Amino acid sequence: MATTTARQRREKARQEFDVYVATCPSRRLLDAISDKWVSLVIVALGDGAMRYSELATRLAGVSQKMLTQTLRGLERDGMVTRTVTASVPVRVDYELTALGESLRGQLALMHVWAQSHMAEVDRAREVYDRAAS
Amino acid sequence: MATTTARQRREKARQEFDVYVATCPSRRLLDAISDKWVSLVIVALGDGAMRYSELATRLAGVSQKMLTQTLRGLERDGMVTRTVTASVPVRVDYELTALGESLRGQLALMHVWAQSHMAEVDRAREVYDRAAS
DNA sequence: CAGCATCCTCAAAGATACTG
DNA sequence: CAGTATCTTTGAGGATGCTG
Repeated sequence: MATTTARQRREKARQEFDVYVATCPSRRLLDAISDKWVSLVIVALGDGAMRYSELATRLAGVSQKMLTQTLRGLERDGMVTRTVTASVPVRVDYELTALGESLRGQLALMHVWAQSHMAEVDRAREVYDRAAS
Repeated sequence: MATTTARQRREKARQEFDVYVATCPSRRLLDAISDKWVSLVIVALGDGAMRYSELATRLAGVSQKMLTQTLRGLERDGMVTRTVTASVPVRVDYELTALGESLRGQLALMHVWAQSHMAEVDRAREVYDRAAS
């Protein structure tokens, strides 16, 4: 036996690693904000509470499905509140919580870093791509 | 005529938005670090230069393809240097550049935020999930 | 040892149609 | 207005085999 040893060992390693990764708070933060629309919604809501339709307009190109999915996720994570006004037609407002505001601050920090370093990344890419030709 | 107006308008909006998103430095930073392995490689290399095989061991579960792809991307972006020692067998070392170290600092900031806020996210999720049942 | 080339799978994102 | 339900698509990521 021990035929699939190498493979099994790798699979086990992968599983253990996945567990580690799944519990690591940083990884979970990264997973949370790396969704295509999450950061955009957070930033948009930084200007204040907003209706579903307003968000859909500001995030031009987002599908209803993705917008709803993103908002549900953020609501679940305690980043936004969802307020339904039972008028006709219905009105739903979304607003950042304190936690959401905090995350927005974190995103702002990343923005600062990006502003001052992405140009250097561009330069590196140019050099790299030129050398490849 | 004007049959697909709504659709075309949406498509145009999406394109414009995509352009905006593609040029936004923050978005590009997010895209860069949200790759599954990028942050893990950066953190691992924080302990000093490392060989390809050492990285493969530390990042248990990463496939050769993804590790190579990730390293190439980081090299292209000027985050790591790749040094080939033409011995037999070959030896390849990877090391963070100053830019890479800077990014590592940024990741460390995110780590701090995650450490102090992810517990709150967990609580929010519990409440949300309980209400849903 | 450190990859590259190829094939394949599956999950996430989008399109579309319908509704309280 | 603010969604839900369903179907389809696409491409990132993994498995595998080969090589300088």
